[in-house]
Amino acid sequence: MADIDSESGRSTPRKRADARRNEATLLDAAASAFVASGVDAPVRDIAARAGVGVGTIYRHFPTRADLIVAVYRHQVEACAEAGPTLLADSSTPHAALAQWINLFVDFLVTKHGLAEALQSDNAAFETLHAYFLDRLVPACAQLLDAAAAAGEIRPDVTAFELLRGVGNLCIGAGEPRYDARRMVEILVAGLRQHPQGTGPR
Amino acid sequence: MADIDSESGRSTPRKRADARRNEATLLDAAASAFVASGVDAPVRDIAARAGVGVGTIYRHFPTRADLIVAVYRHQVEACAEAGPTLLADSSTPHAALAQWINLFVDFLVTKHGLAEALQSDNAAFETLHAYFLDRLVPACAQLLDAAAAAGEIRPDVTAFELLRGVGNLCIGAGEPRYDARRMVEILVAGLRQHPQGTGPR
DNA sequence: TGGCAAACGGAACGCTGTTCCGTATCGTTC
DNA sequence: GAACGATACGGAACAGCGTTCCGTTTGCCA
Repeated sequence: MADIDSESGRSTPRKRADARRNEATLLDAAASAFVASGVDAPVRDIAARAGVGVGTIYRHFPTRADLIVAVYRHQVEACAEAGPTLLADSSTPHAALAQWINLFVDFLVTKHGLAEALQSDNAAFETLHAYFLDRLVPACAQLLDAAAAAGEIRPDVTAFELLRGVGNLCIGAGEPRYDARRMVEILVAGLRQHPQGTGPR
Repeated sequence: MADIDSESGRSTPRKRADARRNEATLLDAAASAFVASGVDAPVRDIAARAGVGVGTIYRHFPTRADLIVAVYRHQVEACAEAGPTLLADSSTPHAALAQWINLFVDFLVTKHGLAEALQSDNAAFETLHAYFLDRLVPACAQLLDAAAAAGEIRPDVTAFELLRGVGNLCIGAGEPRYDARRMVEILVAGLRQHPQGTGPR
């Protein structure tokens, strides 16, 4: 853990030049392999694209999850950080929540196989799981809590559950007769609590 | 008449006794392997449980989907046939739809890995896909159409889409913090169209 | 320039699904 | 009941995957 250099680099003696070069090359290769074959692209393919041996991949990214996280880190961060902004700018918390979920869905839907990987119980994806939850659950929870506090949605759904449900609905997006976005829209609509009798005070 | 063979058996010259015995043994073995390791249980495991060679499995069930369909056929049929009954017995079409979906979810949730397999784009599962859709889409469509005709739900969702969405939400059921049944409940709630001029928006 | 730690490459291993063919068994016919 | 052809069986063999491991190369610093 915490051995990401290029930043503080305090006690870490800085990696060798070829190692840093290879890491960058691998990220590019992985990104293009993911686009071409999904996030399950064979390790050998990625290695070949990068012009390195498979051992080099495992040295830099011990599990596939590490590689996926590294490739998509920026986008996940952006999604997480969009939460507070949306909450501040939207007319209602529920609108902010819906917009934020749209961001998340747009991200997932364009990454072939990522939604599947996110729900996989394969041990290789544990880190992926952990990272996504770590970054996105708090963001989602903030929006969810705000909407619940405003009485707009039923209060018994956790951010974890909602993210997982949305992620699940994104599996198979891109197939002809299945519109993941609409399904998520319906799920979010189902969250609403219609004020009748016991309304927000 | 006097059709000893349980199959249609018209031009088919009836299989050898050992073949029929092995097929039954394999179904049992597969069923128990599926319970123990999910529907992805290794072919060799199933063969070992049945006490046969792997070749025998492939002769009887050319693809994994064929085996899965054979194991769960009865339950899928029961689910499909429950549709009209529920529609006749329930107070509203939407109630019938909700109950029917509950049946489907109960079925899926208790089959380790089945929901995942159903959404897999792996060619080996194409038959599985086809069978489930063939049996369940019409049943679902009947309920969906009735509810739509009654104005209870939004009319722009297809049975295919709904089934797929529900199936997706069942992925990962059984994990500690994710309640697939509740997510499906929310999705079904989101289907409702509230008769008061301005729907949820 | 010498030396060594870091990094590399890819052969090798284990676990999958899948195919293939020599062998065994069944059912029929004489 | 013996013989024979068709059917079915078993498991070795192959291919594709992830993962490990170690002999070799390379960058860095003294």
